Amino acid sequence: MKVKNDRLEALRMIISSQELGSQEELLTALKREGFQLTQATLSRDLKQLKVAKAASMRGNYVYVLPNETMYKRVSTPQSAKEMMQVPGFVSINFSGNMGVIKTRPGYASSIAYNIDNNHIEPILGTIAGDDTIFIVIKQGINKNVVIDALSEVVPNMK
Amino acid sequence: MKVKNDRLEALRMIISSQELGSQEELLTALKREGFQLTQATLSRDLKQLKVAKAASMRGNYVYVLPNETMYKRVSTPQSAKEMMQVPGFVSINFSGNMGVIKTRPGYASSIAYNIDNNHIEPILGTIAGDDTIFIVIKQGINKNVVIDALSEVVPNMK
DNA sequence: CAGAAAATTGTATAATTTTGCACCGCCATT
DNA sequence: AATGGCGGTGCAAAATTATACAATTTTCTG
Repeated sequence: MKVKNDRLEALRMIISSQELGSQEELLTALKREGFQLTQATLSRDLKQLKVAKAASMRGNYVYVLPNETMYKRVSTPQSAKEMMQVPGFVSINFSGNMGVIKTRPGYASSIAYNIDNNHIEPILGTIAGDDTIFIVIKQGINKNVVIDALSEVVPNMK
Repeated sequence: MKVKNDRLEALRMIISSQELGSQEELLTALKREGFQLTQATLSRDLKQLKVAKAASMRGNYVYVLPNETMYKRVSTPQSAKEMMQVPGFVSINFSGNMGVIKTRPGYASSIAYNIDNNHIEPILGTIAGDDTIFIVIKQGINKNVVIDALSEVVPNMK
């Protein structure tokens, strides 16, 4: 089962970092990473991960992670460590206790994922779309504290 | 073009209110509503609406609306009128200039859709997941004003 | 209003994805 | 050591979905 979990993990990585539109392509990507499996198994993996295939802006189909992406995500304690470098950060602005992070298209979910898994203290929760992340901040916290904390996780933040 | 827009609208309705797992089923639902089309056209409609097919909790596949659901949505002026009654509202709470609406699972997108299309004055924008909607409110607006405005669109609000 | 250009759709078919079935390997029990 | 359960897989066929093409309609423009 170690194998399978590694594979699912890799699959998530691939899906969140690339824009692939068919299982054949995903399969190729996985094999390049050293995983050996058939399209049938991949189909099952995708189902398990609840990966969705959706039309993208550019008119083609792309696999997306609805899992960590779409559903409500209140930062509950979980172990988390290694965070890959996620480029894509564009800007951050605040309005009251809300922060709005703009990212390059498609990057919002992976960045939000990082934020969540790092339990940034002053952040209550985040929700991400395709290129926008909303974050709710605790009342009475200085914006700069938040930015400092975020810069630990989000590249190019400062 | 009237026809097509109506159809897309109906399609959104159907997708947000039912759990259908194949285009055949959607097709049946649409025909029941009086629309006449083939699977091919439906496939194109789904692509245009950026509807995604994702694995649901219950182990089957379901169509979901990522369109108005996932992507950034700043309420830009657009004509909008007839808004169906959308049940599913659960609660609303505020923290600073943020509002968090909880809905029954799956209802967030359709409710947020209504909110957006009605250009509720004090609401800058919304973003919806599966059962949660985040809304950002203009600075210095009284919560009750927002609730009153929302009650125009969201059933059971008051 | 004519003619061109763009949009829409059905048909048929290609492409892609899901799934039934059988089998394998790993464990826990007997 | 045999037995039985179970998760994980491949294979191949079934099911589903996307799309090339051609026809038709609608929208634009002059």
